[in-house]
Amino acid sequence: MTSQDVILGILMDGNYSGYEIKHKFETLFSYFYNASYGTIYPTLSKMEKQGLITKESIQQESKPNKNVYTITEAGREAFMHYMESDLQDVELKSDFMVRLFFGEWMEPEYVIQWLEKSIAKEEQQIKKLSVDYERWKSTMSPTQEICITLGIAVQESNLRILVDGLQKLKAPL
Amino acid sequence: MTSQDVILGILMDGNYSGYEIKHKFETLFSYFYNASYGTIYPTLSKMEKQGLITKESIQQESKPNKNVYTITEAGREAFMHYMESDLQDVELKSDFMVRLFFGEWMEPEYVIQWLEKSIAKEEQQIKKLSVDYERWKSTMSPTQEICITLGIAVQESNLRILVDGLQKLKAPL
DNA sequence: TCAGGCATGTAAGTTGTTACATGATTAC
DNA sequence: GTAATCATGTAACAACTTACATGCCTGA
Repeated sequence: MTSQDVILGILMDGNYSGYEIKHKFETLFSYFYNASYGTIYPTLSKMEKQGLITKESIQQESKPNKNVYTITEAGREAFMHYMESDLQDVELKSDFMVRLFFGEWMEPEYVIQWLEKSIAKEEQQIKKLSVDYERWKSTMSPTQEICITLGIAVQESNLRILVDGLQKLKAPL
Repeated sequence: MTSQDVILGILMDGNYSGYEIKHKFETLFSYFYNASYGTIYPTLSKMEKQGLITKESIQQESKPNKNVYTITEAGREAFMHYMESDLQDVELKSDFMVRLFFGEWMEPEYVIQWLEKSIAKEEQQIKKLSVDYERWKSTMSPTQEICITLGIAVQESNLRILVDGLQKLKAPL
């Protein structure tokens, strides 16, 4: 799975600009995928050259013009090819867990601070995902709804585990 | 957080070879970090040149020689510098969640298959982590134990959520 | 007037993976 | 005999991030 596969998927049910794709990454996808503009724009150019998508420049009033991309038949085929390929493992790198693992070298206040920050982050993410869910619920496919509710459930359980962990850490102090 | 930071952390409480470091990544670290030999060996060379670690060649009977690395004072400083830097966000890319999000374009059997595979993977990971935990428990620092128990708790709750999700998906069939 | 949203793009650099190359030993 | 474990390393390539560059419009 590369950014190209995800972009193809997004263009499967509508035409979007690079800016709008980035917005999707930051809201609905935030829990399981992300890519920067430095990936999105060059990838869109490459995909256009390969004939997977076509570009249309849209004039807007009181806003900059935008390039809206439409998936082609070749693009749909490439997307289906990805969807039929073998499922890849999750890629996860958690700075928090790495630091916790090496926590013995630091004062306990550091460890507590890392936990508190992770908890705050998780709470913020849950709020954001819930708001996004309410906002787009009506236009989402059943699997998209499952995806978001799964994401919220995972984050809520992560939060509970972190809060428990923090309490246990603070107990002996 | 780069592989260098994690390798420094590993060398903080003992001397290890590249092969042994990879082994740690595949067992205790498997839930929150990983790196290939193609990263580990060049990184160790680079770190030696920078004076963060020193190399010692160990002769072994009926096994190939190994290069065991020891952290230097400069290495310890670099490690502490990392530990005192700002906490970075989790990096997560889930092929499973991406596919689930786009599941509307596939036959339901595919979605069910992805869920089943993810469940199997999760179960296998929990088993592996539990075995590793039992095996190294006695030599682990308190924060290392917290780290592993947190990891197991997160994976067990993820598993429950996936199993629930699968049942709900199968229900209308 | 100034921050934030809208909008696109490039260049340099970082980081990492995969595949290749090698080879002895051990347990089944 | 054959698969797994132990052990190190490189080269080619892939993928992505960060920082830079630009500029208009809107609302507080």
